[in-house]
Amino acid sequence: MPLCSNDLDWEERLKQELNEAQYRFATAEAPAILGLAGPGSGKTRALVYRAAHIIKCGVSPHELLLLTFTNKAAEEMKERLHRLLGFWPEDLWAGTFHSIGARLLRRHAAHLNRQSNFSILDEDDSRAMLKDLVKLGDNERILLIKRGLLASVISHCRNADLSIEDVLEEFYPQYREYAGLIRQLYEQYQSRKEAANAFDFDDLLLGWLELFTREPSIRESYRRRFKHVLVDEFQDTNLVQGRIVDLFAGESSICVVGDDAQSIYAFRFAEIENILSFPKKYPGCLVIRMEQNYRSTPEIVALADCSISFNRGQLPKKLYSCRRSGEKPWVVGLRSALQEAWFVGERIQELQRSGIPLREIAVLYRSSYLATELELELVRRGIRYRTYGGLKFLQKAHIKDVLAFLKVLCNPRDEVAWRRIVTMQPGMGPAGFEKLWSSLKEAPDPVQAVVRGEVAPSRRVGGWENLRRILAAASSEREVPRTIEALLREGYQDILLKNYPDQFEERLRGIERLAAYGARFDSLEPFLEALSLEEVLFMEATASDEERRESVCLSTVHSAKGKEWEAVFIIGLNDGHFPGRWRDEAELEEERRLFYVAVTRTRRYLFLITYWDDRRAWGGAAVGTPSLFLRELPANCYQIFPVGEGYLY
DNA sequence: ATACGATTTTTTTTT
DNA sequence: AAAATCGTAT
Repeated sequence: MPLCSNDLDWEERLKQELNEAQYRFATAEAPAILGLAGPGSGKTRALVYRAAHIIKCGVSPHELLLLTFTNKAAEEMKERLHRLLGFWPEDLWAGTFHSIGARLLRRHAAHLNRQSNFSILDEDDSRAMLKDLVKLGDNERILLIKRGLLASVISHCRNADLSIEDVLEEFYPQYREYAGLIRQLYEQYQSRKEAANAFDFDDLLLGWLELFTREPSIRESYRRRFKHVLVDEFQDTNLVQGRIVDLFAGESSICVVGDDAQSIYAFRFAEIENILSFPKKYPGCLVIRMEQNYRSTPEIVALADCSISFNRGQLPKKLYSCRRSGEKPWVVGLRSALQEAWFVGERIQELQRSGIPLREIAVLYRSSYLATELELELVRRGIRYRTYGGLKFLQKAHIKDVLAFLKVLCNPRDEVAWRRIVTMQPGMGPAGFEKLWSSLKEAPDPVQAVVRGEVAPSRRVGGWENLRRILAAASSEREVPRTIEALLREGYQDILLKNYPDQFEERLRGIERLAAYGARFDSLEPFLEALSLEEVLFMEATASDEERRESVCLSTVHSAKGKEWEAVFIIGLNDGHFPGRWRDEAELEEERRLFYVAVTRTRRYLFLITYWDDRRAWGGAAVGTPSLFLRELPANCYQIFPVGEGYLY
């Protein structure tokens, strides 16, 4: 039974602009709906139309919850919704699970022993905290463990709902004896975060779940509010996210779309079962398949289909292209990564000459290091490009420094941030900080305590005065850009100059860019939250005019999800690069799905590139093997690019 | 206790 | 090639 709107024009429009499956999807009325959609089938489009339709039927945007994989996707959906509706869906909650979780937790922080100005710890922050805990106790033994492992074990337990013993047993059997120790550290970690008024990424999801489980009245109020919960990219949700969705069942109508063949986030504990068993879990679930591909030529679709068919654990599914035939994908065998760069540069210019604009061209790769030679080549040729994925702007030391100051101002209990801004001062080391922290953490207003000199290190240290001045100046500013200016002026600029004499100018510009972005926020709190949850939006919002110009897209396959281009190059197709190292069949199949995602970004022209002189492998030159994903393909789904002799061999 | 230089290790992918 | 870690001098 379809949802009903009284707007006949709208009904007409739906019928015209959607195919039969999409139309059913957009208008269906059921407690649960699963859209199983192949790449290029317009699933996001169908989801947007559904949201629009629901609103056209008289439901307020306020009563919709739209969960997407990135905040950028959420922005884009809102924009499309705006175009369909003719008005901006003001109160619509749309965002990632993490950002919606953060929003909820800010509102109800007290239930989880936090204040609403809590900090969000990124991965580096939580690792730093854990590392510190290990050092603090008599935990020498655990220092033997490979670093970063502690954090991943804990995260794995929490996201997959496994015990520490289970995770160790299954994934790190060599460390099984440490289970007790790890449990202890985990508990300490939890209480430290509480003391620091901070959540890590996992907490944003688990806290949401806990809030709804422990406080039925809060849960009910949101269940009543959100009449419709819509989730995109459902194949990449993990167990916790799946449970969050479950909590809305019954009261709300739940509608999810996804494609099991595009599940590429197992390393973040994505749970493919979420989508596979969705129909079983929700009685009365309506399953709608969308297998019509509007994006790619039949040749591209054929190659993608063929590749994915080597995955044994994949539900069989056939895509149908409805575009007119094009050229077969090219497989290009070159000598080295350098020539690969040269080749891609050459081709891009040729495509340009044949009328394809730069924005319609993308180069995709498994991991960011594969693009280094290419970047140099593009610069040399003056081809404008932009990179996505593998961004580390916010990871850079100077940016983290500035953010640490802001975090302290926003949440004065943030131990990790305090440690950073104290130990960056000359003369202050870890031991000095520990001493200081014991009194600092007791202070009712730590920032003012420092400014007023109520807390100070036992012996005179030059850097301390510096810190005091910075905090005094920065804490008296209200606007974000002025706060950043103040802390630069009063001392951080000197530190920057001292630490990075060569790159001072460049790093300063980075900080100025950060400050410029701050202008659009009312206060530190939303600014910091936006930064910790969505770096891409920041990068785009602050791109210079130069960068905004039309450009080629260089992207990891992961960040290319959901996008499409007329011409696509997939580079580094060698064993060890793409697929990277894999341990078992399951990991290999995930790599193959990644390849599938990459291929299906293409509308028309596809180049698959491999090389045999592979000196990128660390530890000296090696003979590169063309990717398994190329070797296994039957020769009739591609053509070999004729490589000239002179320069290319 | 800190700073600085020597040595070692490390490479996915992202909220 | 760059960053984390270690060792030694101040």
